[in-house]
Amino acid sequence: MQRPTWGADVTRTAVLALIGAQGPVSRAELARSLKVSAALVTQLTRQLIADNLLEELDVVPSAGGRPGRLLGLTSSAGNAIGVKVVADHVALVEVQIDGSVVRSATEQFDAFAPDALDRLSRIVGAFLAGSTRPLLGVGVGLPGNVDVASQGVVDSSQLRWQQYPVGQTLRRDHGLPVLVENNVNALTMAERLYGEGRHHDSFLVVTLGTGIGGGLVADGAVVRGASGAAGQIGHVPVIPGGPACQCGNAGCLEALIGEQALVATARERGLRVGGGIDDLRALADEGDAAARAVFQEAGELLGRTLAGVVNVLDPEIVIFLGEGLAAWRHWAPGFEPAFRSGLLPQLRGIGISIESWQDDRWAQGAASLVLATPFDTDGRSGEQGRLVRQRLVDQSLAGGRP
Amino acid sequence: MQRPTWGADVTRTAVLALIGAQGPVSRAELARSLKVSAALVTQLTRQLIADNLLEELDVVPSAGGRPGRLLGLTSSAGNAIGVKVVADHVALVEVQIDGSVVRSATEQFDAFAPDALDRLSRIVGAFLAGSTRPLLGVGVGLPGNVDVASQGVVDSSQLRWQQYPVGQTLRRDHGLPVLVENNVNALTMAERLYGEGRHHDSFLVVTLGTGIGGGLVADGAVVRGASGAAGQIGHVPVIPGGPACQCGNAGCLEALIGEQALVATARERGLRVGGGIDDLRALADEGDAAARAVFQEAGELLGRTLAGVVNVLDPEIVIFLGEGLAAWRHWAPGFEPAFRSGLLPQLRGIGISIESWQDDRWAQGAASLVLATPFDTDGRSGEQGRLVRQRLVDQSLAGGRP
DNA sequence: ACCCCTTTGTTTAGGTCTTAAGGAACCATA
DNA sequence: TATGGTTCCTTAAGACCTAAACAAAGGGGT
Repeated sequence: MQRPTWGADVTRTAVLALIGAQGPVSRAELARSLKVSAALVTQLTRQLIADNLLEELDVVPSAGGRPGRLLGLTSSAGNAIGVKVVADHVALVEVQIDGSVVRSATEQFDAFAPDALDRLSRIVGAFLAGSTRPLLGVGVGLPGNVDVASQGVVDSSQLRWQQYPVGQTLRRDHGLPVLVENNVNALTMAERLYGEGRHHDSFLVVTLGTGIGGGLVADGAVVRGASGAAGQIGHVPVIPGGPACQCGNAGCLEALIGEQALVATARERGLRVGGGIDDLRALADEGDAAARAVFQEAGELLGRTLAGVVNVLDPEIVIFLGEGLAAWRHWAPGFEPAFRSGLLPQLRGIGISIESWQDDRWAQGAASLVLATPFDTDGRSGEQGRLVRQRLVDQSLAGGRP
Repeated sequence: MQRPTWGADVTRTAVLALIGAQGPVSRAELARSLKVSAALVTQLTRQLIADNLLEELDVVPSAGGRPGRLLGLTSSAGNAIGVKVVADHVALVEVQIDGSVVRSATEQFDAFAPDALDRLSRIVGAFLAGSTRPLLGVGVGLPGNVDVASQGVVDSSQLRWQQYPVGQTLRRDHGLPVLVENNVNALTMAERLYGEGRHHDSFLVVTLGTGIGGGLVADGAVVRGASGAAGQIGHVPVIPGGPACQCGNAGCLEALIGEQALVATARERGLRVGGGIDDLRALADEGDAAARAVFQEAGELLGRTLAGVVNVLDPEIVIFLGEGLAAWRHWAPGFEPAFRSGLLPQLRGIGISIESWQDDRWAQGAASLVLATPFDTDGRSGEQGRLVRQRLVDQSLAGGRP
């Protein structure tokens, strides 16, 4: 029952992530930022220093009391690969142990092809070959349901995959630990480790892209739900008997304000949006009132629905992510009033964070599966976690002192 | 970060609760039921036996292997008082350490009176005087926001209380530990400990009564949310610009299918429901089609809204509780299809549990605040928890061997 | 009788985290 | 100079939990 959620042992990874993101930091600062006792930081950093992942650096000028000793990353231990799979392409990144991206690529892909899995494996293999550093493992994020991250058997209606042994195949072909997860869960994990979510113990992640996704963090841990499907904000029923949704139901939020729905609405209203959502955004950018109205109405719907979710979950903050944010300024006029007015009065002050979006973010999320794993000592990520750990130790011993 | 949620240490209490509810049980059975390692059960039961709360009984006939030793409650250690406060009355119960109710009472009350708090205290005092057993403490459940259970400062629009020092007052007057919580959270805790929720690690509690309430349990712990307000299912916005709700917003679920709303709707349709919801239910029971339609439509709305919540949270099961369940068979025809059809296909098999309702259930929930507390050794319930613990130890030492 | 199997329960070692208490290093001011 | 206040960090003790190994107590088949 102790921290039974998916989410590995966030704390040690969070130490590395914080140092990676903010540069060298003192132990005291670490304890404050991570909302963890100073004693624990002492213990963890001792281990990390012993493992050659951290090193003591300068002393900080002192601010009234004893000066702190800065801790910095050695960051020579190994990188991780993140893979994002969607229907028509694959994005890959190589990240350092602190979560920063050092290399990325995008490859065409056809998920519907009969040999999709083999092709995916080849694409991953080619990317792996380009790495100059020792690798800890591969994280894969994709739209769909994953049994358990450590196994990696995938069901995805979006990719038309049924019981695809993604994890097994990649492991076999490349001899690296492989962790597979739903893409939004992976992204939520990354957000918790490296993003705005670092500063909050419970938050809601909303992704605006082709679809509408959501991730939940409560008490510091990613909530997977009973069947690993928590967070499906896009499939909250909004309009009874509304347009059909991919999921098989009708009137889901996603069926109303997903990319396709927006474009369809625009087309109905006589707008020229042959090129899809980008055209619609371009029109709105140019000041086209009808285009703006499409976004604004979508914003209202999103705001009202999200208000309900927030009323139920009472998170500290809501974080928006995704490609769709490029048009956020057109959503906002509809979203803000609808959202605030739907919130319970005492929640009305809740913060929202629109994170700037880089396209490799999804893949970075996948990589964080690997980066979170080495420290999951309870084996919640199973055999694959043990392997990642093994590789990490090997390499920090080998690469540390010559 | 270790089990940071509200919710005390469920495990030890759960041991007592299970034994209380199911009678004597072997250690191995405990471990299985509570999904906890056998080693832990050994440790916990050793402590509980040492504390004179449990005792070893007979041996079970054996089923192929070594026979188990049954553990039973001594249940002489002390009782707890649960108090449920609503606008016009107060319900009180005395429960044993296993959660079973031994005594109950209901008193008239006027929460709007200027001296409401003193009167509440007198009511509690009179009930306390009727107890023949040593008491561990008092738990209070009420509709509204509570800062922290251990402090007990209450804001409640429903009771028109602002910053009422409920905990402090009762403590001062009666010299007992007092824990105060939102009523639905308290009920959810009781459900987790003594109800259907024992068997599930994540579930949703929905209360149907004057209002519509909700409680969340994820990974075994009650989710309070960032500001202690999680679970407000009743205030999910459903119809934009709909009828005004107590909370200040418009079109909330509760404003549409709360008791008052149902009665109002019935009245609009010419039904004679002067006596309120009971009349409406009586009509429906008699077969009045219009009355049934009111319930059925409400069921549809509830079903659709709840489907959204379930899609987002992915709980194992949904548990319904509350006075309103008396009319459930009239809700069900509307609820079931709307609920199932709003669920994501893979969640469609989710279980729902309609728990039979006893009116002292709310108060029992409040009492479970106290019963959960003695084992909250990390002091999450603060000073009051320490006091309850103290009393428990004192009495098990004093009352144990004569 | 004997041996193997199953189930129950305990021990041990270990990991994660916390509070409490105190030592270490620096500042300011009397 | 020394005295106290800060801030940083560590030590020590202990709660909660688990996996693994083992001990204990019964079957049943040969």
